[in-house]
Amino acid sequence: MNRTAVPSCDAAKLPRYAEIRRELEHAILSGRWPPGRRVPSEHDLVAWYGCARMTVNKALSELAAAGLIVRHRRAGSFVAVPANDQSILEIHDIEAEARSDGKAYRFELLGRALRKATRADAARLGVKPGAPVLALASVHFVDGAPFAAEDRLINLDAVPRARDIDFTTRTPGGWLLAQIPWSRARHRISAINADAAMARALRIARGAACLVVSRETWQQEVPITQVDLSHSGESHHLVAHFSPAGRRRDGSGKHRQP
Amino acid sequence: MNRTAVPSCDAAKLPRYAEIRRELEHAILSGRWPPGRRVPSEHDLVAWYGCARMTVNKALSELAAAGLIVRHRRAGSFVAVPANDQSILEIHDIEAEARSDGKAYRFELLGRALRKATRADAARLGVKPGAPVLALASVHFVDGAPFAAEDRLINLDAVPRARDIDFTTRTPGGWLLAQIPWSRARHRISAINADAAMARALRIARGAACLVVSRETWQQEVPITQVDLSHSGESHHLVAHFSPAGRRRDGSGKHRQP
DNA sequence: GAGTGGTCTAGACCACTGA
DNA sequence: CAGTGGTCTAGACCACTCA
Repeated sequence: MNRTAVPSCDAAKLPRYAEIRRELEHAILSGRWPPGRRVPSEHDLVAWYGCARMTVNKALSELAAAGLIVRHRRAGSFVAVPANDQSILEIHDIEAEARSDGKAYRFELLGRALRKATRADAARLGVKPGAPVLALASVHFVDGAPFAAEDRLINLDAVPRARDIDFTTRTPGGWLLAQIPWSRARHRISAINADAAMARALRIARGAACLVVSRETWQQEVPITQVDLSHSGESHHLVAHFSPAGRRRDGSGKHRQP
Repeated sequence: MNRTAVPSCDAAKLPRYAEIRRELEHAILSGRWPPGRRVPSEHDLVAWYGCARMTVNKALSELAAAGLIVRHRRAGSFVAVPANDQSILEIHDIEAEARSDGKAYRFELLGRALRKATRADAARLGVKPGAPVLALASVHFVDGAPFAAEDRLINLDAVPRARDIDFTTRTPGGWLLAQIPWSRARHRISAINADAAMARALRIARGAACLVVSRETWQQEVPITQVDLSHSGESHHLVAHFSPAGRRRDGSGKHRQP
């Protein structure tokens, strides 16, 4: 009926279902609908948008496929609790993995600095030099042994509350994850030889191979945090499963047909 | 109408669209429908399966989302050409990346062995000891400098043609990719200190940190190949982009709602 | 022009499960 | 029981593009 209805905001050429998906997505990623919050039922959305149920179903199905919501018959749809950060890549999630294996987990904050972003900070985090950042250095221990060294920057313009959090009791990663739903992350994985400081922190030999996972996280194009996690190479590896083509990524639309 | 129609083979409880998707998927992954081959139109499939167009549309849409087919109005649907192996993880694809950067690429086969799988081979590749395997060792050069050392096993029961291929002119990865559409891959990423042989192959110092990407590839649960790619740590890193939850993976259905 | 996919409709039945 | 999502139907109009 309302083919020409005004689409609430941006006059897009999006199909109806994509428009609906975008609006819900925004409500979720902006934090307006927190994890666990109930999403309106298909029936409600049909009434709200004035379209057929299959249309809202397609929008909701895509959100479910993207992992933003979970759906259950009779119970309804709910904003998903953010997946555990590292498990996305099926990277060993330090704390959760350790605890689920019945191992002891401990976290030690080595340093905390509140500062205006240096040029190096700005490059790492993707903010402008001078922007307020929180720098944290810490070590994760599993069963008493150092497991990973963490070096993190947090964009305080995006997460001002972080300024007042006591990160000696909560891991920055865990806190951020619970606070900020992220919409995009980039991992860079590399190998380095441990320098003196890292060797000391991880209690390994100088020069031992370390696996470094650098992660930048964004919420709607705003940088949230950047973290370097360095693991002793011999005690750690990352695992990832894939199917052909996976998700289409931004710059990789390489489809062709003859 | 034919709610009870016989589903061609396995008496599954799958919904109709999933059944259709599975059949098409099998035709593609088995190689029966080679890349570029035209997929029957929605109209044809509606006639064939005797269901509504939306149902086959859902099956085809999922295949397109999974990257197995590409679809174009008027032109029809086609089996996708297999995506470039490594670009899946946005790993630097050695040859393609080098060439697209205008750099020289060269490949050198160091060793080739046809043998019955040893116990170690069997564990690496996931076949039974004694199964025929082809072992290949090689080095990839970019701009004249060694870029990665490759150590590969190929399951000859799955890819008998590999026995007769001259891998001094074609890279095993490139050949396999063109031959065998894969349905699943697992990457293991770790860091090691270069041993003497690797230091020699990559022309780096003994003990230098190396990034090792181990990849196992399956076609419908049949192991195809296993490869260890070792890169000099300082010259290489992997990059991966993610959105929340990404694709649901086999063992990671950790969704919960309150 | 005609065939294709992209989207949408206005219904329908069913399975599941919380109240 | 009643509400929810999962699936399906039998149509429809449109945009695109090849012949």
